[in-house]
Amino acid sequence: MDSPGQVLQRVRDEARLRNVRWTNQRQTIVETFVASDDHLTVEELHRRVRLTDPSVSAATVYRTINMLTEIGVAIKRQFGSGSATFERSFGKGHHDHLVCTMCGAITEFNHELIETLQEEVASTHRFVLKSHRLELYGICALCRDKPGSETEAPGESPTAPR
Amino acid sequence: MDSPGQVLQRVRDEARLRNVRWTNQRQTIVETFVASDDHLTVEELHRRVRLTDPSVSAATVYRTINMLTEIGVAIKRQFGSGSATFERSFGKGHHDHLVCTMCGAITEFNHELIETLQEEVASTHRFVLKSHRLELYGICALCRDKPGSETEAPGESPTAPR
DNA sequence: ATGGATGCAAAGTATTTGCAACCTG
DNA sequence: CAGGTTGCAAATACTTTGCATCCAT
Repeated sequence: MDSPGQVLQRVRDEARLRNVRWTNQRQTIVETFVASDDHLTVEELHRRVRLTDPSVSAATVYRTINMLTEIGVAIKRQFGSGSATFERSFGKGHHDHLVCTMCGAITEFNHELIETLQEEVASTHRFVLKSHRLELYGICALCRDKPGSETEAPGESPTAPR
Repeated sequence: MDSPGQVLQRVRDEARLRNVRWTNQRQTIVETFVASDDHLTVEELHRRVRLTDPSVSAATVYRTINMLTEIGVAIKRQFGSGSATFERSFGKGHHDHLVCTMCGAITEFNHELIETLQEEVASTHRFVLKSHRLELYGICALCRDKPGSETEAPGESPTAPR
């Protein structure tokens, strides 16, 4: 559980270790990313980065966010179809997601028992569990009460409910 | 829970209902699909269809499988990154998946309690649950014992294990 | 015959990569 | 100054779509 400042330091240390250079665009991108508190697409991150430095290209944002994912500072998620989103991993424990299919809002949750039961399922099938993906799709509290907006944003056709 | 024959009939009925014509390529694609017992990509389905009719194009396979998904005969899945896969939905109850990241094997499972707990999580967040996606990624029993093959096929970076 | 379906190629997305110019260490 | 990095455009991978032709009804 480290602070944004510590994360920046950690990334710079990783950079030095790997013989990776610390450019202005990397500084801007990493700063922008660690300051963000949501799940962002590369496009959105790129937009925010350009507020500071308009010359940064999308390719560089892709290259940098991929590097952050590799060193464990960012986590890549793919909700429904469409673009991948990235969230910072520091200051957050493991969690799964609730995704609103109307407004796209993402809520994080963690359920100990579900985690345990997943392990159980894996071992029943003599499977060495490495990771998992659990996403609940539905209508969030706000959209449920709002009558108008029938936008039906993300979702693609996950497991149908029973 | 209907037989392949009944499914074919159902699709033809849907077709008539929607003013959709029953072409030779549709006959071939639907027959091939309902006869399949696994999770196939469009590419693989196309390959199998061409064994019967080499003139069928990929575009038509895409159009047809999308139609089957719309009418609920097929279920679209997206494991890890890469191409979507489709599985028949008849003759199968709801289930989630175990995916081997080495050989790509897919095992289906169903866990009542996990389903219930998901409902619980959703209602805790005042969320109307519509669907969910649960995938467990790891090494299957066969690959675990096999020492060589380090292919690390699909997977992209789902929720890290704890 | 007539409007939906097909094959083909072109267009779309989302993301990666080759390359020459550029900048960090 | 050497080699990693950048922006740009081109290349990928997967899927959809426009269009002239074709064919089921």
